[in-house]
Amino acid sequence: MTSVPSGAPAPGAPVRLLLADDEHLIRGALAALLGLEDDLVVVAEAATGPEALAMARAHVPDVAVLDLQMPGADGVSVATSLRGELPGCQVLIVTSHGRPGHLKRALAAGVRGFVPKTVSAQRLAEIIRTVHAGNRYVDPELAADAISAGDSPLTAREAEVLEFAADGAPVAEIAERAALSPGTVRNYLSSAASKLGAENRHAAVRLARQRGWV
Amino acid sequence: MTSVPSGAPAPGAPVRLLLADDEHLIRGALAALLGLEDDLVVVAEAATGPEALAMARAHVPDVAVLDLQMPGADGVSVATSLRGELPGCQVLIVTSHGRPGHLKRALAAGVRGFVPKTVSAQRLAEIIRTVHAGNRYVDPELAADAISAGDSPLTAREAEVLEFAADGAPVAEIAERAALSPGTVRNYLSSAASKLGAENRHAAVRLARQRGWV
DNA sequence: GAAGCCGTCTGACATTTGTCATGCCGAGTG
DNA sequence: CACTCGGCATGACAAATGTCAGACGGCTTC
Repeated sequence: MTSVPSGAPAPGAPVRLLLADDEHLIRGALAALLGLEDDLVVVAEAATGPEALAMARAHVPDVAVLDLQMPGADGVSVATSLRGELPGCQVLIVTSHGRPGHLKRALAAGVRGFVPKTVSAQRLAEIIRTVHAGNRYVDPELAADAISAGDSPLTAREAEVLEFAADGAPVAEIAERAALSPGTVRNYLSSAASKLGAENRHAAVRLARQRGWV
Repeated sequence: MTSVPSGAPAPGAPVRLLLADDEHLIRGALAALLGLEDDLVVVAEAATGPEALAMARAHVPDVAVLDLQMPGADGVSVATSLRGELPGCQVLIVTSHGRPGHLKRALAAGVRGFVPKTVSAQRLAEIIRTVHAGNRYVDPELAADAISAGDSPLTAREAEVLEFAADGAPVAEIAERAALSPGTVRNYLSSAASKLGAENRHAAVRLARQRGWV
């Protein structure tokens, strides 16, 4: 659907890749498949966020392919760190569950590409070339979701309190953790729920999670 | 750690595999890697539960490698169907999020292998051979989790009501859906929460989900 | 077959939660 | 400056929820 420049890669300079994903099966398989492409070479692999950062520092890849959810630190925070330390390294995020909010945060962190794991390896290779060339690529379906979901209507406090409520804690506990009066907490929860069109705070938490707003 | 019989495969009869996973990236990569093994051949791929079933009927594989979470029908229900229709086909479940309850349900459905996606492709190939030989293989760590989590202490009704409560619906709605009095619903939720050591039903839902009991 | 246990179900009561009216403060606007 | 608007905060009231004691039937156990 999207046009990807299939320009000939510089023969003497293959694109150097960092692969980070906690699922060994996927990471290894991906490394093998991408390695088959003449113009791509996997120079480092990592299974956690911190490991990915360390590997990036050590090997200075051209493109970092990061899973969104990893132990330690997620793809977006790794991308933020990389942005500062290695400006020449482009970041591409790959994810199983594409939530609209994540895409937004990722782009804000300077990520150049965002794709679901439902793409084929062939397609991923093309996208890696696109990103390496300095262009952006965002999966059309995820982009559409993000646009239709829009921005979070929640204020800072509302989001904070909603997050504390995420594990089903009673209001009294939330109030203590947020250093607020119980009444205020109820108010925020109530307003957040009505903004999200939810019946109660628990449904609100579910919706906010779905849209990546917490 | 676990001994896997490395017996020579029958040269003329490679193990015929069905691969089912909704993530194209992983499925394709896996197919490529497993195809490199001399004694394994991927004869069919599927992206959804129903598709996996149809493919299995058409190609009659020796081993079906199924993702636990797929659109349409999950790996366990596919396994149950296969068990009846193709008794000669052994089922191996692969998953990202290993919940204790899932493992138990899978084994009850006649699944012969259960592994997380953190294993290497090499290791997966060995496990496929183990399963094809008629043996079982369960990831030691997942097995330990399952044992420590134990069986669900919830009665049938408690689990049912808890499931209805999963999306944060008010009690009145749950009562209607379950054809019970609101008072009874509250009672079940309360008893389920206390059995799980949760403060309220929402925390109970979280815990039950974590342990794979709903 | 009587006793005891477990799962199912119900209504009454106390607690928690959601809703509302209200006040305070800082930013932007005329 | 005066005004308005939106975010932050609170307490009072009404509704939903959690807790409790108890009734009924099926099952095992002695």
